[in-house]
Amino acid sequence: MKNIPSSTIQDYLKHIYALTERGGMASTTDLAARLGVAPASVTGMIQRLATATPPLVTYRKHQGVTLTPEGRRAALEVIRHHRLLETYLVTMLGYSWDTVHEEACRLEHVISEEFEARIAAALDHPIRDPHGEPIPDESLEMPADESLPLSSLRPPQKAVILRVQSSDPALLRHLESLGLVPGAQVEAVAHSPFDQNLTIELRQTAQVRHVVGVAISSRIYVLVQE
Amino acid sequence: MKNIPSSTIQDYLKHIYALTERGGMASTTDLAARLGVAPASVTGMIQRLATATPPLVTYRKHQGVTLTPEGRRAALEVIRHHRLLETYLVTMLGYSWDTVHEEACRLEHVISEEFEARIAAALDHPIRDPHGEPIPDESLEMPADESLPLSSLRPPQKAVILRVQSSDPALLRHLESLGLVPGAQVEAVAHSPFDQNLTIELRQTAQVRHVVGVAISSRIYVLVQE
DNA sequence: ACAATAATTTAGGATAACCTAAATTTTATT
DNA sequence: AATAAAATTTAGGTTATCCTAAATTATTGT
Repeated sequence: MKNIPSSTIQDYLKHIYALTERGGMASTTDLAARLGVAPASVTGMIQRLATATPPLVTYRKHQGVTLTPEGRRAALEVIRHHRLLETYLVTMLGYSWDTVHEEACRLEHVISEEFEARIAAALDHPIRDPHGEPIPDESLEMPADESLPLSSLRPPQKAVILRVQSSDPALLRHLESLGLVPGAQVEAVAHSPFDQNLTIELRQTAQVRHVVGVAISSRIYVLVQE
Repeated sequence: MKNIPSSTIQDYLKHIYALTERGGMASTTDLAARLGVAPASVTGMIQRLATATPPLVTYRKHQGVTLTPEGRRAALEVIRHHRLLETYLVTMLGYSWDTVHEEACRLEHVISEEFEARIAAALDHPIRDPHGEPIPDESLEMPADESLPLSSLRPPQKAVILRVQSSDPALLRHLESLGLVPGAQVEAVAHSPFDQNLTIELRQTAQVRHVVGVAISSRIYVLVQE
């Protein structure tokens, strides 16, 4: 019953989860791009996952894939490992938030349930990782997340940054230098309907303004206030 | 130049190091037994390692293998990972000494040099792991070890246990229950030349005596006193 | 309805790491 | 020198994972 999926399969499931998190199906091309393999390889793997026992994905040709309950469980297990590890690396070992992803990606596949439990306890059972991503609890229940993309914020709305969805070290360092990190308070002061640029003003840090494009604003999730 | 060897190769090198640590060569059968594979598989792998660029082992048919300087470096790198990890798991995460081996065996192949450096620093650069095994330093220099097997102790010699060479959880738990752990002071009080049984008396712990066979005494290394 | 895009199939390969059984060769023992 | 033990070779096979190019099919947008 409890076959442990290979690291590669775990990666597939992780990415399918990310692509279907807010509903819908994951497409072959999107998956191929994320995984850095050819679309044909994705089709092949998806067919294996769909015909495995138990099936880990639901697959309809040309429609894309979603996770079955079993696939979802396996995905959440890896995601929990990954996010706990990132949190541990930053909190206990002094890593910076832009360097943890790679390390966590390698460790997530090999740590035991005991290791998971011990670092969770050492961190006092955190519910968000250093990027603000929610961490599923021991029974793989994902904490509620009401956040919306910053790109949907319009003047004069105010919001708090909840999560930053990126594993690119360069982007993360850039965001940090701008002060766009979880917890930061922002207010939309202008929006350009042509290029979708959004001008935001940071609270706290003495009225700093930034103009951000969709490449950035769509990766930052915020909690709109009042 | 710096091809990172696969996990399997790292395991081979680790075991060749252990078998040749005190001189001599490692035999195909011994390696096969340690690795849990068929002798034919070992022959095949050894030939690959010997003809790799750079060669990782020196191999003469029917004579066995030793490590080349490059192979030794690679072996010590994994061993440093393994022993630092064991130390970290016990000291920082509350693992018991009999459960760390398995976890360290999986992690040792995937941690980065940064991770290695950070846990080494967090532990204040330890030179022995929880079993007393020496940990190579950052430049892979192995600390000197003057220890001798407990099996060579004869009445009325006294000694301190330095290292316990075993990864078997059951044996480790047994030794712990007997008080035969690194730091314990022992005195040989009798030796049977027929079955090689050794009777030892533990200091400190109020005169406890144990009779140990070679299976145990050859795995415990001590520093003989006066 | 048609073209463009996306997805799939087909067919062939590659790599790393193992396995087996049987035959052979080398080395060590008596 | 003969035998036993250890090691090697040979000749097959497996599994998991990935790749390519070319042809085909399905879906979507206009």
